Amino acid sequence: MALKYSRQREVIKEFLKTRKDHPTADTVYMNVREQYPNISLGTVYRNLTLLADIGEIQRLRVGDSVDHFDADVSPHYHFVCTECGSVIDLEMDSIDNIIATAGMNFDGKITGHVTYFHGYCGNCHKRTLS
Amino acid sequence: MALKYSRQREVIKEFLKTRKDHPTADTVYMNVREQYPNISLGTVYRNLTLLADIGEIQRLRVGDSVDHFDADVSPHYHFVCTECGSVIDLEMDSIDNIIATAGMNFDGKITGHVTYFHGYCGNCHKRTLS
DNA sequence: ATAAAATCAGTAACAGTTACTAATATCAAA
DNA sequence: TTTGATATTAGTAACTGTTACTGATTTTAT
Repeated sequence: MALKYSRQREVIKEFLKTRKDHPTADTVYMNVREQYPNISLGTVYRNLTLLADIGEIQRLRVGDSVDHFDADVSPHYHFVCTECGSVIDLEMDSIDNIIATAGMNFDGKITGHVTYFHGYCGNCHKRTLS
Repeated sequence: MALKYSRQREVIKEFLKTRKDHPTADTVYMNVREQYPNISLGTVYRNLTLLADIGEIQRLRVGDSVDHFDADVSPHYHFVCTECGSVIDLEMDSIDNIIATAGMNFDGKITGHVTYFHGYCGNCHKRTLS
């Protein structure tokens, strides 16, 4: 199962790099199709999964029952707007120390955590004030 | 849309109270069916959603693409075992202060966060050591 | 060039969940 | 205590996001 080059995989990865809004598989499909009209949705799913497995992209699960994908694999946190559903990068200090807090009274081994924040994004916040 | 009593809803809620392992809708269905043989899976889903909406139970999304449900609506955190998939309550201090950390450089309004931890549960940890 | 194997497009299947329907249960008011 | 409006139900069909299967096509080492 050595990896072979695939134009489709490359296009998918390149597209993801141009986006900071963490698109879903379907969004990737619709956009990539403009450059590559007869790509298959299955190919998009397969390659997103593969890329995530080898660590070149990140799969995001933010509770809306759709997977989002992120070309930025550096550790960072996300915000999800409860109004418009947009997923936004947060610039914040690491909170990895919460793992220690969580492990205090736990008899297993905690290796990581998933955290995302929610509320009103900048736009929706402004809108609800007016 | 005033709420009317429903035996089925009551049974579902009571069953959930007896469990600390955060069962899925399907698990609820299979168990409740023993006391209430011809309850419908749709009824289970509808009532779990309703109970969650009115705040009597909690819907848990821990990244395994299946919803879990918890009769304990007090704020607390969960651990998910990457080996066996079990979902376990954590006894730990509040980490709500991370909201302030997250809001430092954010122009919207953060109202809450979702956090769960993962790793090896007590049993699986022991097993991997031997 | 060849050939083994990874990848593909297209499509069917799958899992979890939600929506629809006609029948039934609840419950306030007569 | 009947009535009647309406919430709820069982059963099932439909929907959504995702994965698996197929035979055809690409890639790539030899």
